[in-house]
Amino acid sequence: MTTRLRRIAHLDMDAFFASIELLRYPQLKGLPVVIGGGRRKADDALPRAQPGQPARESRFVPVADFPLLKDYVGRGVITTATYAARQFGIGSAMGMMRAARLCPQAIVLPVDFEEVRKYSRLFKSAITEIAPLLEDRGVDEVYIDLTDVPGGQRAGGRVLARLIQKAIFGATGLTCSVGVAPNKLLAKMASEFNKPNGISIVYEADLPTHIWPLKCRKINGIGPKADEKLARLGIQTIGELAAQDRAFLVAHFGKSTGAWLHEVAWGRDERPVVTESEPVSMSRETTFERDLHAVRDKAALSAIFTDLCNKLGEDLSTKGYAAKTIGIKLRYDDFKIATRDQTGQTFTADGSTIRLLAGQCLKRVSLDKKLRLLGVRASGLVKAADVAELQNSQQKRLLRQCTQGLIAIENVAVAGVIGGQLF
DNA sequence: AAGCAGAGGTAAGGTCTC
DNA sequence: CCAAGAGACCTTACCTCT
Repeated sequence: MTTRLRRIAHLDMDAFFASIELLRYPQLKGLPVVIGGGRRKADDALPRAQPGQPARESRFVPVADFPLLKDYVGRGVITTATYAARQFGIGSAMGMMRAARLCPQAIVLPVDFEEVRKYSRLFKSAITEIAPLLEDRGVDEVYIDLTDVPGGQRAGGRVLARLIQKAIFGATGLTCSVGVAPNKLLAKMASEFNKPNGISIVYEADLPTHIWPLKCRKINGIGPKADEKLARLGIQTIGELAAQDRAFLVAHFGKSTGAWLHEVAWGRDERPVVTESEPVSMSRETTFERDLHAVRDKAALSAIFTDLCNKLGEDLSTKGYAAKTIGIKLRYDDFKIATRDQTGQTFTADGSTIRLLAGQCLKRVSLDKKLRLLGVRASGLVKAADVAELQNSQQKRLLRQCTQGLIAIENVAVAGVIGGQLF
C-alpha cells in the first residue's frame, strides 16, 4: 500500500502571444518582437505588400517590411515580448513609449485574438487528453491535478509533465513551463523556476531551500501594495514572513489576510483544482485617444458610451447571461478612478436598458475633470434561461411581503410592474 | 418594545492577476 | 515621463429581513 501524494501542476505557455506570431513569421526568430499596442487597428501594424505587388505568404515577408517600435504612435502597453526583446528590459504591461526608448528597433505586432484563442483551445485539449482535471486560468495558463492520473506520481510528476509538454508541442509547436508541487500555490511558484520550456518539481520538504529565500512578491496574491507594506515591517522574503507570529500578521493585515499570509508562507494551500465556473461579471472599457471633457466632448463621449453599452449587451446575449446590476467606471486624467453601480428591478441583456441604468450611474459622478477611460460593467449575472423562474420567485416574495404588510404601498406598484413585464 | 445576531443585498473603493 | 482591458475577489459601510 503506497501513499498517494497530492500532485498539482501549474503550466504556463512561454511568451504565448509572441510565440504564436513567430509560428506565422518564422523569419523573426531571434529578433526583438513585442506584441501589443492598445487601440491600434490590427491592419495598421501588419506588414504590407508593396503597391503593385501580389500579397505575399506571411513567411516570405521581408523583415524590413515590419513596423518598428520607434515609429509607434498611441497609448498602448506591451502584452508580451519575445525573449530577445526582454534582453532590452522590455516586459509585459510596460508603456509602448518607454519600451520604444529601450529598444527602438524592436518589431511591433498587434494581438490577433482569434489566433490566440485557437492556440489556447489547442494546448488545453492536448492536456485534457492526458489529464482531465484542468482549471482554466486564462488564455495561456492552467492548473492540472495529476494526483490520480496514471503515472502522475512517477518522479514527483516529472514524467507526466514531460509527456504533457511533448503533447502540447506536437499539437501547437509551442513550448511551456511546468511546475509540479503539493498544491496550487507552490506549483505556481515552481513553474517560474525553469523558464522557458522547463520543468520544476517541488516537494513539501523543499520549502526552506526553494521557497523561503524568495521575495514575498513571488507569492501569487501579494502584489505591489502588500509587498510595500511587508517591506515597511522589515519583511522581504517568504522565510521572514514564515517567521512572524500569526497574531502579528493578523494585527497588521486583518483577520483574513493576516492568516492567509501565514499559511502561504508555510506553503499551505488546500484549494482544489476547479474545472468549471460561472462568470461573476462582464465588462467593456476603453481608453480614449486623447482625454475627453464631459461638456466639451459630449457628443464623442456619448457615442462611445452607447457603443460600450451595446457591446456589453451583445456579450451578455452571446454568452447567454442577463445582469441585475449595471455599473460604470471612469478614469480621470489624473488616473483617479470612480465607479458607480445601479441595480435594476429586472435582469437585462439589452443594450438600451443597460444604457439607461448606466446613464443613471453617470449622473452620480463628478464630471469636472477630463476623462481618460470609460467602462460599463454588468454583475449579478444569471443564465438567461433561468431569468423567468427567478423573476417569478422574486414577484412571489414581494407579494407575500405585501400581504404581510411588511413593505410600503409604493412597492406594491413595483411588484405589479414586474408582473406586468413578465406576464 | 427594544435590542441583538446573522444572513444577505447594495454600493464604493481597492488590490491583484494575466 | 509612462501606466490596456477584463475579470475575480476583498473590505468597509450601511440597510433590510428574519
